[in-house]
Order: sequence, then structure tokens, then C-alpha cells
Amino acid sequence: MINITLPDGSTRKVESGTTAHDIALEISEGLARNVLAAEVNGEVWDPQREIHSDASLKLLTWNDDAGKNTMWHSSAHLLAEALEALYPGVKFWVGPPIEHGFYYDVDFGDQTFTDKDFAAVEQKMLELAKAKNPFIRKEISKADAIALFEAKGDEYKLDLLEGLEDGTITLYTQGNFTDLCRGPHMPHTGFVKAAKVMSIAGAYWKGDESNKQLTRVYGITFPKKQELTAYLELLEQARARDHRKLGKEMDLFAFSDKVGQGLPLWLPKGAELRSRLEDFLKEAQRKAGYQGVITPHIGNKELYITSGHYAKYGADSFQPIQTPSEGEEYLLKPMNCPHHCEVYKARPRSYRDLPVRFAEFGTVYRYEQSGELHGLTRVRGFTQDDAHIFCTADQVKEEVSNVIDLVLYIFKILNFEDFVVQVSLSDPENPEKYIGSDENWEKAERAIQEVAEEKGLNTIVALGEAAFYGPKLDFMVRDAIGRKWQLGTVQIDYNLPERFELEYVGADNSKHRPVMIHRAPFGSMERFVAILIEHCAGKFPLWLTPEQVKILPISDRFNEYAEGVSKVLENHDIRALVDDRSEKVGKKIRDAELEKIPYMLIVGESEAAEGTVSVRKQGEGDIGGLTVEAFAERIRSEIAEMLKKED
RNA sequence: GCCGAUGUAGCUCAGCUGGUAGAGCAACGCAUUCGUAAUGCGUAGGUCUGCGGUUCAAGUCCGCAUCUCGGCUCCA
Repeated sequence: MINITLPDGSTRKVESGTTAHDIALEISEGLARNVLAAEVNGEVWDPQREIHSDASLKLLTWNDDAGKNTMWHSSAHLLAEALEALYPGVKFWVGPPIEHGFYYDVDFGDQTFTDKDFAAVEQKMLELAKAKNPFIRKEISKADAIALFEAKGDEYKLDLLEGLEDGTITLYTQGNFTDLCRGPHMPHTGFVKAAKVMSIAGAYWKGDESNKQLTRVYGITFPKKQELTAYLELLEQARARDHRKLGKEMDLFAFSDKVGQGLPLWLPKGAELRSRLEDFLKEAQRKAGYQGVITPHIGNKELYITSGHYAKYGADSFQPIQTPSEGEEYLLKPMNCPHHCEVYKARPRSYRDLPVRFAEFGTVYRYEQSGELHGLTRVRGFTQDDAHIFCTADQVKEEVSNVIDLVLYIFKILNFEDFVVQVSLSDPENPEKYIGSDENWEKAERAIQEVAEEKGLNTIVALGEAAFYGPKLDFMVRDAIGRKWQLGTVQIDYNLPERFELEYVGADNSKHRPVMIHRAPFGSMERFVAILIEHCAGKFPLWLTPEQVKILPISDRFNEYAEGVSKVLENHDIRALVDDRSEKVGKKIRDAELEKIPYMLIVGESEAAEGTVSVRKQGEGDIGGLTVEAFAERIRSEIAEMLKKED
């Protein structure tokens, strides 16, 4: 007999060899029907696998991430089975679960597979699912496994086998399909009630761009049909908020083939939105003790040789600009840090001056791979809300703390409520990868972690993810429909102060090296605006939106009164326009609603007579009449309320 | 950069197996003067991404280039 401990702390005595499925059955038949996998002593197992020693057990269903992953991993095998049935001779590499569904990397050989073939594959998958074929686990010796896949002529599985140790190799079979796989899998294929092949794409074998490309087939499955429908609706919703679509519809930005790939053009409304964000951050930074600096868009190549960026990125960047002077070369600046180092060096610094914080909305140019460009989130010319803090090692903690406060303030004002903080530290196994003294690293890593903890941030620590020049802290936000984005970043840097020989005179009258902190709360204006658009689906907060109010006269006779209202609002710094087209008010309302203008003011006979406006809020409808002054006051206080969230 | 798909009016899209382009919305004009999500009529707008090729004839077929999109790789 063995003891099984369940998550609620209760213990069951069962025969050795009992499976998780058996235990689920003891609890309830309904539960047993839904168990996809089981966590046995912290390891995810097949529910059918026999347990032979005391263990802690957690039954996993569709509601657990690990349960979902198991089903999707099994679904990848189901996909493979369907593909093998329809395309005899195809070869498979790997098929893992991903955040939404799974994929399988497939070598179709001479056969073609296009999106027109998806439906047939989906049908086959469902047919195979209906058969409720069990997933059968089999341990196999390495020699037998090699023989098996050699017979099949499957070079991919043979390659996988090379990396595996004898004694740990398992095969899984469902129906007619057998795959080399560590598992675990759900009990049988019947759990899949809905299947969709989402897309195909090329993917390098082993992720190496010098290898051949396989066809990556993406799919997703669900235990209920309606969950698939809901998922497809969510995707539809995401498409509707896509910043590329909204940016075009709302006249915020554009691209031009003539100007060049990945070089955004900010249209008047987008420019206005952006500069309002910049002003907002500038004001917050001014209060936080930053000083603005301005540096040129190009820099002598020597600058980047000193910084080390030329050696690392020179070949993949916009190439140097020649001058009439022989041998003289300039680079479009790919980052602001080297310039700011030179700002620091413009005069000798004393420990009494530190910390100094140089801020600049610095436009930089990076030659991103063409296939990498994406709307405003990945471009070749963009403006960082950059700043560099130069301080002593002892000041790092407080400075990081202040930066975090600034980022949190911004998130609060802009309603990014759901975020985690990733702390990237050095890899303890490979200390030689990093520059800077052990003492300083330890100080900085401790400082970052302590600050994160003191602020009660939801933190994940990523060992080995630090940059070679220092540890960092990144904010990952979740937008309104649950997608994750990386926004603000704080990075500690021991490298550039060294390379630029930055110094300050200490209290001991000798020279010391400052620590440099890079930080960008937005990341870049382009990226941030893109994420903001998607987060709020184009309905910007009142204080940010380019057009706050549209005045809609009932007929041309009231255009004059409407203009008067507009003037009054203008005097209150409210951005209002009159829709003086000769259209019915219903049409004007519809257009203003679609333009996502927060307030519509309908004016006609009675309003003109009484000096009032009839107020309509976007998405909410008519909210009654107010005098013009009262409306202006309402807007003013609404905005004040939004910006007042300071701690 | 690589794999694949795509490019038709300002926008969203039709255009079957080759026979020199069409709709809705937007724009413009006229009429209408209207009360909370679309007034009517009319006008104008296109080297069908570009360059070559096949053909009596190319938006349609082929090649190359380019852009965009989905991924991969990359992201100082």
C-alpha cells in the first residue's frame, strides 16, 4: 500500500500501481471523465500511469494550465496523425503546446500544404478524436528506438534520439500514429471536441536560420465546441483593436513606400496625441529631478567604436554616412546612451552632483530585419523616452526605486492595471559572461530585488537573463483583452561608464566610476502609442484624445450658435469642433460615435434660446442638458480627476 | 534576412476558365433644415504595386523586383 496526499492535505491509502485516474474515479465519475493529466510529486504524468510509491497528487483538468497544455500537446499528436493519414510520408520534428494551442513542425517533402487544406485536416482530426483512441505509453531502449526510426527513414526523430539517454526514452501511440515523446498525454483522443488549424508558417529546423525550414502548422483544440467559437470571437475582437487598423481609421499615423519601410509618419491627430503624452511625461520627470538634454541624430563612428556598439551591431545597421572629408564617417544614432555619456563628460563631476539624470525624447534608427517590422511596435526609426541616471553604487537602490515609482504612476494614469515585473539577473553558473566587479553586481542585484519587494510588485526572477553589462527590470503589462506586452525598462550598466571612462571626484578627493542607469517608462513613443491604442480600443482617455468634443447643430440655422459654444470651450482649453455639414443629426451622431469622440453636444432651438447644450457621451447616449459653462466645468473636473492619481 | 500568402478608386472589397474595370462607404455639387447611430438625387475618382515576358488580346498566365500580412530568426 502507498499513501497519496491530495492538495487539500487529505491522504488516501491505495494499492501500489494505482493510477491517478483510479483515484479520480474514487472521488467522482464526473471528475474522472475530465482528468487530462496528474501532477505526481510535482511532475506532470499521464493519468493512466501507475504510481508505485508514496506521492502527492494533483488531478489536472482543462481548468489547469498544465491540464490545458497536456491536451494541446496530445492534440499536436492528433494533428500529426491526421496529417500522416492525409499526406503519407510526411516527417515530423516537434509539436509542443503554446500559449494558445499548439503547433507541429512538419517536413512535407514534395507535397504541398496550404490553407485550403485546413478544413480537411480539421475534419480528419475530429474523426480520429471521435474514435477515442487511447494514448499508450511505452518505454523503449535507445537501440530499439533508433532501429525503429531508421526503418522509417525519419532523420528528425533520429536527431532527437541522439540527445536522449538510454532508459528515459518513451513512445506514445494513439490509433495508427506512434511518436517519440516524453509525454505526458491525456487518456484518449475523445477529449477533443473542437479542432481548428489556425495557420502555417515556415520555421527553421532547431530555430537556426542556417538550417532548412520546416512547415509549422498551428492549431488549437477545445473540449467544447462553444469554447472554440468564443476563442475565435476573441481573435476577432483583437483584430478590431489592432493599432494598424485603428491608426489608419483614426488618422493617427501612416507609412509610405517612398519614405521607406518601417518609418512612421505621424499625422496631425497622432502627433497631437503623442506630444500630449510627451508633455505628460516631461512634467512628471521634471518633478522627479530629471534635466532635459538634446543631442544630435548622428554621431561620429568613433563614438560607437568606443561604446562597443559598432563592433556588435555595425554590420546590421544603417551604414555610415560619408562626408566630403576623406575617412570621416557618421552613424545615424541607434541609441542615445553614448551621447549622454558625453553629456556627462562635458564637465568634471563631483559626488555632490550625483545623481544626475539626463532625459531626452531621443529619436533613434535601427535597421531591423524587413520581416520583423510590424505597425508601430517594431519600426526602423523611433523615439525613446530615454533617460540616463549617473550615480554612485550606493545610490542605485534609491534611483531604481524612484524610476519604479515613475513607471507605476504612468501605468496608473493610463489604466494599465495588470502587470508583472521581470527581474533579470546574472547567471550564477557563468560569472565570466559579465562585466563589472562582483561586489557591484551583488549590490545592484540586491538593490533591484529589494526595491521590487518593498513596493510589493508581482515579480518573476529570470536568472541568466541579465544583459552582459548589468541586471535589469522590465514591466510586462497585460492589455484589456489579456495580451502581454513589454513596456518600461530599467537597466543598470557598468559597461559604458568603463568604456567612456566616466568619473566623479569622491569625498575622499579621488576619482571613482559612476554607475549608469538606463530607463524608459514608455519604451518608445511608437510602441507605447500602439499598445495604448490596443489597450483602450482607440477610446483614449479624455485628457489625451485629440478631439474631445464634437458640437452637432440640429440644422444649419444653429451653426452660428454652435460656433459660439466652440469658442467658449476653446477658452477653457477644451478641444471641440463643429460638425456643420448639412446632415441630419442622427448621421452626425453616428459619425461622431464611430470617430470615438468622447462627448457630443447637440444644439438646436431650445439650446440656443437658453444658452445650453444637450450632452451625449460616446457609447452611453444622451445624458441631459447643461449650460455651456457647466459642461466646461464638468470636462475640466473629469480631467483633473484622471490626472490626480498621484500617490 | 528566410518560408508562405497578398497587393484592384481615399477606405472595405467584387471582377468565373485571358476579350482594355465595378459596388458600398468617403469626397464634391444640388436639393433638404431635420432632435440622439446612416435624407435624396447627381458628379468626379483607377498606368488594376512596378518592370519585363507569353499572347491577336493580360487586372487575369509566367518571371523578377517591391510593399503589406502570418510565422521563423533577430531586437543595443
